[in-house]
Amino acid sequence: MEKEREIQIYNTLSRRKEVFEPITPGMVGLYVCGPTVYGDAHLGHARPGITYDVLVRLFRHLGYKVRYVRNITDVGHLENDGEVGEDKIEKKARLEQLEPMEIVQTYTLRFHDAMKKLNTCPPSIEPRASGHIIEQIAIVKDILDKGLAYISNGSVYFDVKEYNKKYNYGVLSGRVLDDMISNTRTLDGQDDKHSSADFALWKKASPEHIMRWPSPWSIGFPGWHLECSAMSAKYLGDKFDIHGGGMDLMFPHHECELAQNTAARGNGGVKYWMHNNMITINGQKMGKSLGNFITLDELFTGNHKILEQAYSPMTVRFFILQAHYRSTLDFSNEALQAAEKGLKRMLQAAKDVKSLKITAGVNVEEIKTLKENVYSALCDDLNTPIALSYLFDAVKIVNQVKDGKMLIGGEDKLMLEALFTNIVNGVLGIIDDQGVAEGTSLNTKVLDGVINMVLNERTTAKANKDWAKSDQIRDNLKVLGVQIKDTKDGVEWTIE
RNA sequence: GGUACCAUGGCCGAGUGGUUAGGCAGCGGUCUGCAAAACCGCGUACAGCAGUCCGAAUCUGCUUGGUACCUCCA
Repeated sequence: MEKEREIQIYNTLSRRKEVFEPITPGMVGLYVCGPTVYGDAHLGHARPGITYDVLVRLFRHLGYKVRYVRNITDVGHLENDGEVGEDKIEKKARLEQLEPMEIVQTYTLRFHDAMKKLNTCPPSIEPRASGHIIEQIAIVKDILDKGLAYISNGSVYFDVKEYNKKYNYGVLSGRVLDDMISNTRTLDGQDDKHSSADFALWKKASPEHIMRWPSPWSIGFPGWHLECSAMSAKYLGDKFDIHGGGMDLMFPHHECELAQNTAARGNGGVKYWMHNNMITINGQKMGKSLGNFITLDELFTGNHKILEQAYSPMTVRFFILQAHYRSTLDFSNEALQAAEKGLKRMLQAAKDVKSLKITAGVNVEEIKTLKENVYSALCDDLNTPIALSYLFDAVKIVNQVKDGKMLIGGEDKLMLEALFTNIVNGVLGIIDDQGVAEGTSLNTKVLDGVINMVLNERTTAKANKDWAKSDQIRDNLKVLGVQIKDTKDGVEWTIE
C-alpha cells in the first residue's frame, strides 16, 4: 500500500483543486448519481462509471476504506417540465406495456452487465429511490418545518426565494437567482409554484400515475432531486466526503440537492463535489434526449451505423482514460481505433514484464522516477492521461529489456511488475478481457497444446527452409485469429 | 438573451511563463528467409490580432469559431 500520499481533487464548489482530507481519517464516503433506468446504458454512462471507479480503486490502493454509494433512479424523474411531464419510467412502461418495475429491473440488470464488462467495481451500496420514500418524506417535513417549502394543491415545493435570503442558491453552479428568474420566459399560468425557480419536493399524483405513495400532503411521488439527498445522508451521513456525477447534473440537480440538504439540516452535506465532463459525438453532446447516442452494447458489437467495427469494453475504458475526466471527449472511429492499438501494446507489455530476464547488480534509477510520476499524476486530480503517458515509458522499458537492449535488476523488475499489476490492472482497471467479452470459454490448456503442436510443424518446415509450408501454416492460423511472432527465443503467438 | 467553458501538429489528447507529454497514423533505419512485433531516428503544433514580460502556446484585452447549462440528460 502506498499510504500517506496527498491526493488533490478539483472541487466544483471552490472551482479549484484542493487537497483531499477525509472527514474520518482513513475512510472515504463517495456518492455518485447513477442512471435513470428507462433505457440501455450508452457511451455517456461509461464516463462517470469509469471515472469514479478509478477514484475508488485509487483510494483503496492507497489504503483508504471506501464506501461507494451509487443510486438507481427508478421514480420521480420526469420527462419534461415538472408540471406536465410524464415519469420517464412510466412512459417507457406504457410504451412497452410492462409494469414500471419490469422496466426498472430490465434496465438495471443491463446497466450492471455493461458496467461489469467495463471492469468497474460494483458500488458498496446501490439504493433505489422507490425504496426510500419514507426517508424522502422526512426531508420534506424538515424543510417545511424550517419554513423553506410550501404546500400547494397537494404538492410541496421548495421555496427558493425564501431559501436564498438565508443561504445562497447557486453556489455550486455559479448562478444568480435573480438572473434565473428574470430569464425564465415560460409563462406558468396554471402553475402551482410561486416562482419559476421553485422545484418540487413532493408531487401529487394524477389519476393515471401508477407509481404513487401516501404522504401527509397527497398520494404522490417524490421530486427527482430528493432521492439523492435522502440516500446519501442515510448511507454516508449528514456530511460526507465526495459527491460525483456528470457536469450536466450540476444544475439543477446538484444545486437543488445541496439546497435541500442545507435547508433541512443546515449544511450542504458534501465536502467535495466532482463533475465529469461529457462525451461528444461530432462535437455535440451525446445524450438520450438528442438521439445521437451509441449504447454500450452497440459499441461492443459494432452494431450501429456510425461504427466501423466493434470495440471491446476495454478499448472503451482505455479510450476514456486517455482523456482527463474534466475535459470533453470526442468520439470517433479513428480515436477508438487508436485506443485499441495503444491498449494492445500496453497489455502485451503487462504480459511480457513477468518473464523479463534480470541482471545481478543492475539498478535502473529511471524506473523509480517513473513510478513516482505515475503516482503523482493519479493523485493530481486523477490525471489518467499523464499516468498513461508514463506507463507507456514503462512499456518501452519492458520491450527494450525483452529485446536485450537494456538491462534491469531484480528490484527493477519487481517495481515494473508492480506498476503493471497495481496501477494498470489495479487502479486503472485495464485488463485483458479478450474472450471474456465474447463469452467463449475455451479450454486454454487444450488450445495451447494444439497451437504449439502446429507451430512445431512450422518450426520443422522452417528448419528445412520449406518457406511455402511455414508461411501457409502462419497464414492459416492468422485466418483463425492466431497471430504469430518469430523472435530470437522462439515463436510467440497471440489470439487477436 | 443570461452564465460558464473550450479552441494544441494528419487524428485523439495532456501540460505549461523559458527544457521532448503520450497514444495512433506517416517517413527513414535496425532486426527477420519473408511477415508481424519491437527498438532507434524524424514532425519544431498550440484559432486570429494587440499588449505585459528578458522570454508566452502558457498571463491580459479584443476578434472569430465552437460547446455546455438556463426543460430532461452521465
